[in-house]
Amino acid sequence: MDRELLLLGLLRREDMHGYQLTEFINRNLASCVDLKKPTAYYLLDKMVEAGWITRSEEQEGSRPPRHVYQITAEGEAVFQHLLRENLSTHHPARFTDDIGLALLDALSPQEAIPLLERRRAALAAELEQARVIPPHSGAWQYVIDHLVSHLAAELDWLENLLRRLAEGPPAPEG
Amino acid sequence: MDRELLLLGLLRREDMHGYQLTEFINRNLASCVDLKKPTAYYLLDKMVEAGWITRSEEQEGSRPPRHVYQITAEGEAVFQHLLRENLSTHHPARFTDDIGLALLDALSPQEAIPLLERRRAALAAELEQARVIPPHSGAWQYVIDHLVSHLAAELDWLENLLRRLAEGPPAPEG
DNA sequence: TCCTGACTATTCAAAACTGACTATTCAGGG
DNA sequence: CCCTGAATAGTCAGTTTTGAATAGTCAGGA
Repeated sequence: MDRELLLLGLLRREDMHGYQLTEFINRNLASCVDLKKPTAYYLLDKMVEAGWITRSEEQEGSRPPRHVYQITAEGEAVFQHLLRENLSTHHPARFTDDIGLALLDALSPQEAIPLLERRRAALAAELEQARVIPPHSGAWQYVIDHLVSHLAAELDWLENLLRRLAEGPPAPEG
Repeated sequence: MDRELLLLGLLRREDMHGYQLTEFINRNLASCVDLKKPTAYYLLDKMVEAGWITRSEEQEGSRPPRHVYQITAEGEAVFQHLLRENLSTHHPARFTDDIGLALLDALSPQEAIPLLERRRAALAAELEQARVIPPHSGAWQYVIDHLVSHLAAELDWLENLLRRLAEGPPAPEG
């Protein structure tokens, strides 16, 4: 329900059409949400069916008509509910992408270290970039801060891992 | 490709059947991978088709026959490739579930604080639990350490946010 | 004026995923 | 011996997601 929450949150600020919604999200919130265009249209359709939003055609000049969405009273109620639920619960993060770490023992440290070095470089670059993002106004900033703090933690952890690997294999000593 | 990598990584240690694979993953790696049973069978089917693994029937006593999977030479090559790729690239984490943060300005601090307090409590509990997990042997430990470091960062960040909210709204001063 | 590449806006067929279900074995109590 | 609940093992119908395609507009250059 998190993407629905986001779409409702944007539509309650102002009416928007589908393309505008996805562009906005992918430009401003790419760091925390990945919402493909077809998925957005799919969700919007479902929300129309559920009565949370309505769709109307907007003709502008000679352009093909666009579908503009607006939130309903019921949608606003759902938004209020979803937002409270979302804020009050902790969603355990999943790190599926990092599963390679569990299989690290398939490689020797000599092989693993250069690979992880490359990862460290990419991560450091992303962190630097995230820190440079100009301070947005209001709540957007929370999302960036949040991201930055996780990237920093990841970098710390990775550097620590590299140190441990360099020091030698975790031989079971007795 | 991350779940394929994991399945290959397990199968190259020993032959396993479908149920065994999903149980193992859900018991030991639930903190970083969410792999539903039907998805696992789906992926295994595809990997058989691709020639990465083979399937054979195993009859044991009066039990219904089980499908046992074993990795092929091609599968081992794919594993080696995927592991190197996975380790060497940084996969930007997504925090879709935390999207409520971007919409925090829909609530007054007075309303938001108790909600976030509940989240803080749940998060702190999970962190404590993760820290208590008995040290696994070998590489499994990396996955736990990784999780712990992110949970700790999340808690820090959340407590910082709560402090900022309590101090007052981020009024634009000039 | 016609062409090209970029942007706007959406759709669709195919792929991927999951909730709910089926079916069997086994251990223990009555 | 029969019943029940838990564990094992897997399947399937329906939902969700996505890569790729469609189709129009617009700006600028040749």
